[in-house]
Amino acid sequence: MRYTPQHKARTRSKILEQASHALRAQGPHAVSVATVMGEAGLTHGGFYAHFDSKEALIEASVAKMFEDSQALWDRATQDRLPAEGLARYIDLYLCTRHLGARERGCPVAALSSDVPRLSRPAQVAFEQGVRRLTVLISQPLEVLGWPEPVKLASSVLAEMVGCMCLARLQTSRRAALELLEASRSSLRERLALARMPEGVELTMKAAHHVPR
Amino acid sequence: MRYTPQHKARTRSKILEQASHALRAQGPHAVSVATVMGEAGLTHGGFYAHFDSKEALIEASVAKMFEDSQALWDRATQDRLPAEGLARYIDLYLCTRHLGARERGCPVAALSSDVPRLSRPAQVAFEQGVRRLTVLISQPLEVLGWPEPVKLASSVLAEMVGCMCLARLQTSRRAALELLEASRSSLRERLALARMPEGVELTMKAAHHVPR
DNA sequence: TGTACATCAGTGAACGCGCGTTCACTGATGTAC
DNA sequence: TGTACATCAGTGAACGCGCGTTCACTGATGTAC
Repeated sequence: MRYTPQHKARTRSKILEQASHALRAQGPHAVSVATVMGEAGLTHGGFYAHFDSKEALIEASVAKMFEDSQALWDRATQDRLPAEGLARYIDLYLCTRHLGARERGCPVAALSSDVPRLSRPAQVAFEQGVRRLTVLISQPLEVLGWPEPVKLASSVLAEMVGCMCLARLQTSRRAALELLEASRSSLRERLALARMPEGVELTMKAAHHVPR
Repeated sequence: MRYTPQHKARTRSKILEQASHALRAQGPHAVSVATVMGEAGLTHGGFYAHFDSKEALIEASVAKMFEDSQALWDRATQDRLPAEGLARYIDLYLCTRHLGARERGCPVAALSSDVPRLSRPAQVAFEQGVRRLTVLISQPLEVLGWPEPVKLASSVLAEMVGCMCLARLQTSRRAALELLEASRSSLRERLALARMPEGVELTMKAAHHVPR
């Protein structure tokens, strides 16, 4: 079977996508090359035509996850005023959808405790992803006149990540939703963002997209 | 070899301690029964005289970790006024020592992303530990007159946990320390806690204990 | 236009390895007589 | 007091299994002639 020139690249990105999901859902150790390949519709032997090793796959996956993270930010904030965009991003992050979508959600919340155990290149990719996200969050904060916007953005991201981790380890859904609400309202208050009107989730189509 | 009546219990708790360290350092998947037993000065075969399975070991370890977490709280807050004790706890949590002591530090920061992949009993033990910690934090907040102290405590714990996760994935120490400082000062401001005097770390002996 | 060959993404059996778990055994000590 | 036995925490070889990785092979298609 000979393929079109783009075929191999397309297969590679299919593997990457499955890997980035499986990684977040099951963790670096539990995810197997064979499973990832199987879910990409291939057999395990072909893997090494695309990646040098499982480690290299993880490194590439991390980079991909943060590209998707950035895309969520763009979707939440584009064509919006700073305060509105930031509030929207926080609401999209701390929402019910994201709670259940570990395999498609924020890489930091899904893999935080795995990072220090990953290869150095994977750690660096992670760190850079976090850095870029922090800078993105700091931009509206700066426009809004906050002093030390990057420092504040770090603190905001910390609460968002920590909140999602805590919410996801709840066995009761009600408790998880309460945690999300606690941090949503705490962040809105801290950042002096307008409170969303009641029932807003019903009218906000984008809130129903799965965050990536 | 016949042993004293307490001997077996002592061996068991030695295994538990090593397991709770290895778990936080390497994660549930990477930690092996043989290694844990080896570090407790035993061979792997004897493991099943103490625990039914690796899963049971993990469940017991989680419970132990949170007992140690509570002990840190007690050490930080006893014989102190509410605001002072809480500020001290936050400083002990978001300190340099804790940053590097993953294997002895907060179980949530060390294992957050592993929890959803653990057995149900381990998840429940984790959840209860988090709940107890949240209630502890809410107590001084209530005394200080904050409305909805448990909700606020959740938000505070979220920021602490998230901050430690973010700090630990930094490859640069300087960046990590900046993140810790960002959340320390953000939390002090949010909670209207007094700012510690400069150079306070040098005079506070307890800050140099390894948080557990 | 027709034929022989090269290409190369993907296949699937095989490998070595480390893991969790099992089990027959050890051997120092308490106990029964 | 002395002796035979029971106890049981701990030992270490062995097991089955799933993993990451390797490699000889496949076979549809582009290319050279």
